[in-house]
Amino acid sequence: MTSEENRPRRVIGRAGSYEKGVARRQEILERAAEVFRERGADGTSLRRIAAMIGVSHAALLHYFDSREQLLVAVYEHAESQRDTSGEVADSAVDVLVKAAMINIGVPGMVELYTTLVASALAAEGTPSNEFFSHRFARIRTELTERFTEEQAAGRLREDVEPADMAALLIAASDGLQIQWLLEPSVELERTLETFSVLLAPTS
Amino acid sequence: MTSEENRPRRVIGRAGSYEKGVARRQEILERAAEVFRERGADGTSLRRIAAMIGVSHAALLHYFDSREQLLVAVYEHAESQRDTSGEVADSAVDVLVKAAMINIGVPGMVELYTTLVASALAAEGTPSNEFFSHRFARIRTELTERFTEEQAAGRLREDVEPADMAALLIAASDGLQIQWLLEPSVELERTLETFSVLLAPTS
DNA sequence: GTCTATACGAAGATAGAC
DNA sequence: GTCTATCTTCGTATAGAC
Repeated sequence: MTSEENRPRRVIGRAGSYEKGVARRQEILERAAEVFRERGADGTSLRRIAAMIGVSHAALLHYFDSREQLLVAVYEHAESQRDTSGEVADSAVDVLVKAAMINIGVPGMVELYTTLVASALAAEGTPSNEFFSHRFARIRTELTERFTEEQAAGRLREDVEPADMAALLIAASDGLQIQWLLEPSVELERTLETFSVLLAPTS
Repeated sequence: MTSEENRPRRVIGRAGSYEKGVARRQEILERAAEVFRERGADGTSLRRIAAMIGVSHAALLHYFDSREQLLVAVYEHAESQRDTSGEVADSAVDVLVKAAMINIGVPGMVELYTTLVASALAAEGTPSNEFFSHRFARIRTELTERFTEEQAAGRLREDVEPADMAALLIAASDGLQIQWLLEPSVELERTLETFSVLLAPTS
């Protein structure tokens, strides 16, 4: 639920190096994202997405091996779009807070995320498993580096492990978004920001 | 993913006040839980569970209104069993750490939990939505009370909101269990316990 | 109350024609 | 590259036996 980098993208699904295929692929991802925004990840079948684009559901499977792969691609695409790729000046906590606030503003995003994480837990080697294993690992690494720097700069307390705090912060952000969706009285932003207080150096 | 109380249980699904029905209902829940342990929440259709018990899949719908309701009941049943209902002496953090460690030891449990949370996000009024909304609210309340007590006793720093910390701790526990399943090198226990350090009074 | 049999519609996936 | 047709499995609903 956080940042994506702007290096050459690893494409999920068939390459589709030809112009029409590439354009079609983009269109599918964007129309599919629309369907999710309006109807959630549940009522969103291949057939429904296909109907909304005006093709048969089999056509979608020409670009993606399976429904799951399409869902992962949609999530990745949506995430990569809405992300100014993290002002370097911000603290680790601030980066996550901003990402979370944007995230809960997009209807269906947390639901899609949670759905895919659930299927990632089901079996190894599946598209969602591969994607989220790598995603978690990458974000943990990024945050660990930030925390390590902050510790060196005296902006983070010394008695915690940067790697542990990275995993903890991601977990807290993910979990709080879910709780907020189920009960908006949960103070997502304030709570996440409290993390800064907890992590402040013990002077 | 935490504690359940031992008050008279609210039964999900039909009451089944007759002896045979009650026993059957129990058997269904336990056999269904087995299927989840072995095959995960994905390949687990009503028909498969029914076949494993030796009944028709329609029979399951005599006890539960829908597949989703059955899943919720299975989760609730499994959770209520493995839970000595939280040594009162423990700190709030310790309670969650213990629950989390037990949880990740049961195959399929986190997957079932995450699957149901995902469907809880999909629509209001569904069985999973009702269950998890109440569950989160209940656990937050329990933890908030504990934190408030700890603050009064001088065992918790003063500059945080007990209610915020309750939501944060639950979120961290849920999220870390997921990350641990995808990457066991994530130090679930140590990381969660670090929370105690973060929350210690600023002396 | 408990359960089987059966039917329906929707879903993901595949094969093969164009 | 896209379609139609088809297969299998699924959740759900109903009718009716015991």
